[in-house]
Amino acid sequence: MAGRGTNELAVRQRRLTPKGRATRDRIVSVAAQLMFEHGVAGTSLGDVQKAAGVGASQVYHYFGDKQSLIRAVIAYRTEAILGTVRPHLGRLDSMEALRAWRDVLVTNLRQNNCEGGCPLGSLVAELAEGFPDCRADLAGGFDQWEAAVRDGLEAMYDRGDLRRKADPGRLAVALLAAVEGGTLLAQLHRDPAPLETALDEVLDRIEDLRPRRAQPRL
Amino acid sequence: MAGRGTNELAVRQRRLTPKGRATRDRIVSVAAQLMFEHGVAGTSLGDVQKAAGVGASQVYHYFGDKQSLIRAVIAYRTEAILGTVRPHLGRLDSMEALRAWRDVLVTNLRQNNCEGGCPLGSLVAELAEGFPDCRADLAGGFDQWEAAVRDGLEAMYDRGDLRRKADPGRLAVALLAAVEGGTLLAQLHRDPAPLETALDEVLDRIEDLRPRRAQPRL
DNA sequence: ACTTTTCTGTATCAGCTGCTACAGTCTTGC
DNA sequence: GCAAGACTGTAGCAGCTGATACAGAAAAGT
Repeated sequence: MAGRGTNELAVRQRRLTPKGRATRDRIVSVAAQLMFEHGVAGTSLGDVQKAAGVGASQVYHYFGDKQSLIRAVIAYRTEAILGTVRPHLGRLDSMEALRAWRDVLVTNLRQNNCEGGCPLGSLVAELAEGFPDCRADLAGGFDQWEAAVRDGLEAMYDRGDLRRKADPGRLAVALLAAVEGGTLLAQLHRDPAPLETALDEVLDRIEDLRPRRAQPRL
Repeated sequence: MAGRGTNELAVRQRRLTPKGRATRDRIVSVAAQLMFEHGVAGTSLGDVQKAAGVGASQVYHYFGDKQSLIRAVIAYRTEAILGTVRPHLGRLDSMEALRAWRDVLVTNLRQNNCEGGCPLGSLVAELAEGFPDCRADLAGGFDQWEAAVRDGLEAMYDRGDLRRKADPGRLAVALLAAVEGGTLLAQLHRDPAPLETALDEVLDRIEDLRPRRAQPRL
């Protein structure tokens, strides 16, 4: 949609041999991991080549540019995030599902020893200025993420689990902000507590927005 | 306190001539601005030298290292943030003060066209991995920021403006997370709305935590 | 006055970065 | 089978980066 600057020729291969696709995927996966661990700026293409066991020519065969590789990593991370939020927990259309989602986020962060922060969010601060195309990609990814969360809240709203004055769209934004801000603080302090707190406070607010007369449960 | 790794010799000058201090301050200020606009990785020492109108030797005279300069920038940004939150608005010990603070944050962001994000928070994602000393500095800065916010909320709590079940410490963390997460989303979308929404939702929650019978005002 | 220290300008370096050229090998399609 | 094209290995380059060396100018201390 918005300005795909780099040469489409090198990025959109005519055909991809199974072997070729495997190599391409390996490069993206390795690059994503390295950029998560050491940041984008801290990851050189040489590092990627070494870790993926490929030569320089391969990287430039599948991605014409370093920016193209970064954008592939963004797409990779976006897909992973959406895969976590969408089918894994069903839809986020109940307090139980929201709390379970919270636990997944906290557990993921803890498994990484609170290093690296949010796989998608940490890219924003590093790429938003100076990489406009990447910023657009990231914005698209976050839009989808936000939409997935909003869908669940709207389902709750339509079902009558939220008061009329509640605004699912605004709550979704607040929830996403809590995820990103909480993760940033957790990464900073190497302690998942800030993420837990930030999420719980927003979730408590959502819970307080349930109708006064509790819904009868099945 | 925690491991000041770099050589103290070059950082802590014996004495600083007025002229020297002016030059040093100019380097820090210019570096902070450039790093805010283009990111830390996107700001070379050559850029700083050119923009500050100094030679290479000056930078290494006042800062032995690029990391030392970065840490000076962190201290500079921390002081600026605390200066904004502490005396400028009095203390954040009322809903009015909190709402006014919200407006200041939004206005600041809008004045930058939502570019650069949070002057302190954007450094976290870029420096947390690979620059442990910088991460420690940033953690200290955020601790002070959090403490300032918590102080205001505790004052409200002690005054009876918040219910017993409210936890000022947790609310302060949630508020800070909303600032950082909201700013990140605003930077991403080049639109201050996410920050407004994230902050308002948390502030609404705080407002809902006031005692049921409204306090009489002076 | 004059020694010491701080401050500044210029030149330069070694190392890494992204990127390219080119030749060679493996697969595919027919 | 056999071209065409996809895939891979090696070598190397131009540009920038952080960092250093060194000598001269300015100021401070006494």
